[in-house]
Amino acid sequence: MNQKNGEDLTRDRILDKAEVLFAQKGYRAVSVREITSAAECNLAAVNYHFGKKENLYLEVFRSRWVPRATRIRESFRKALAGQDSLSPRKVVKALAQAFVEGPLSDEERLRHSQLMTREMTQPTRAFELVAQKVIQPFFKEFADKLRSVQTDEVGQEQMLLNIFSIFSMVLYFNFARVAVSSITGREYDTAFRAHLVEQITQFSLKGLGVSEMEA
Amino acid sequence: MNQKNGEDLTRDRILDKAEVLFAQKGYRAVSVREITSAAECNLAAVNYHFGKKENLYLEVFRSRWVPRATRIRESFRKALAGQDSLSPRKVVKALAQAFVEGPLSDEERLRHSQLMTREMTQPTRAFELVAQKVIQPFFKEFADKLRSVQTDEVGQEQMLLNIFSIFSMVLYFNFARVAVSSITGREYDTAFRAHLVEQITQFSLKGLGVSEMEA
DNA sequence: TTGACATTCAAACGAACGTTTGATACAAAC
DNA sequence: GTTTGTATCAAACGTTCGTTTGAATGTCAA
Repeated sequence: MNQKNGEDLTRDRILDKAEVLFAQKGYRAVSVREITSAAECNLAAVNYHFGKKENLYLEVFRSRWVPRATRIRESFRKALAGQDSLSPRKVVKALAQAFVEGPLSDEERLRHSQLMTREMTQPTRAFELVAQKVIQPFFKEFADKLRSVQTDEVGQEQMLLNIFSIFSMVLYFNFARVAVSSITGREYDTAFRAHLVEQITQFSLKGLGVSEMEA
Repeated sequence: MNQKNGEDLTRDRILDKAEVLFAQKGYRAVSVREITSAAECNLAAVNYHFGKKENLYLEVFRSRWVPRATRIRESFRKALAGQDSLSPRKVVKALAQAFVEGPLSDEERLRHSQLMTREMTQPTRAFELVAQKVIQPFFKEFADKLRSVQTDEVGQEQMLLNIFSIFSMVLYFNFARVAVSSITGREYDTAFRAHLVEQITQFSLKGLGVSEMEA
């Protein structure tokens, strides 16, 4: 055993640094030496604690990414729990805020959506984790909330496609930060993020076919 | 010199195979040996024709990706040129169709958006090419077309954000094919793609705030 | 004090990597 | 027929990769 008060374990430092590097560069572009060097530990530590590099990648999702996704989800839930009456606008805005302004720091947000985008473009063994533990339940919760405040009936597949459409914006404005900044000429500061939340909310609301009255 | 009628040059075979592999796995995850083996040529051929691996990656964008982006753009242009009167619906649908049903084969479409997504999440030296030669001009053309048929005035930044919103859906439904299929349970066949085009078109039109009358 | 266990370490392993080299083949040019 | 330039090839280069090894260290129970 090593630590008394749970801090600064080599294992944890490795996980922290590994997540940052995997998000920035991708699995193959990050070497074990780079990780252990950043975590200030011996090269063999990765194999000692995780067996092999691939297991470390998976563990990053299990013990870092999924919990963070849960924090986002709770932020969404909390934003709605504090309301005495719900509306489509409040539900959609809560989603956009949870992802774009939410409980995470700026770097955390970028990291989170980078890792997620990676798994969506070329799924690895971590994908089933992402899909089952995060995407599926969140989509279901969001769909239920939305259905409970929407007046018109929407079929199951239609609802899914709508959520994907909203979700695509949320994801895109996070992971394509460089492109968005480069083309709009705007930094991702507090003001611009608030602007983005408003853009996603309004565009989505109209896209969902919610009239201004019932919004 | 080698070929008489321009075909089957080693250089071209390398470019073709390299693009597929880079799109599937990313730059770092593809080895020169893997490429030359797929292209059925000698290992040294990459360095002979392109100097080094990084130059090959750049050349893939220059001589394969950008031309394909141009074909998509022409497909969009052509769809509108054949009309005697334009409407927001026609403009937006032309965009969605160009990307989701368009002139490309299914594999080409996947490849194209995979490479684009890669450059957006972690830009390399190819990004300026993508941004300047493709994204910027296309955004401008689409914005102009849209403005010419829209009744209400929209500011420059608002217009950009709207286009990003539409664009995010187009991109997402292409590159996140696995996730979308996995969660909706639907294959990307002709019927589903047509469905997606309709989804993107309708959601976007409403998102843009175009009334059903003037659509 | 001893033994068992967990953790860290420097050093090395073989494999895979991008790149270079020098020989070879085969055109067209002189 | 000789020269020149392009293209391909097998082989090797030095480096970096993920992983393994065995010794050293520290901790706690017996």
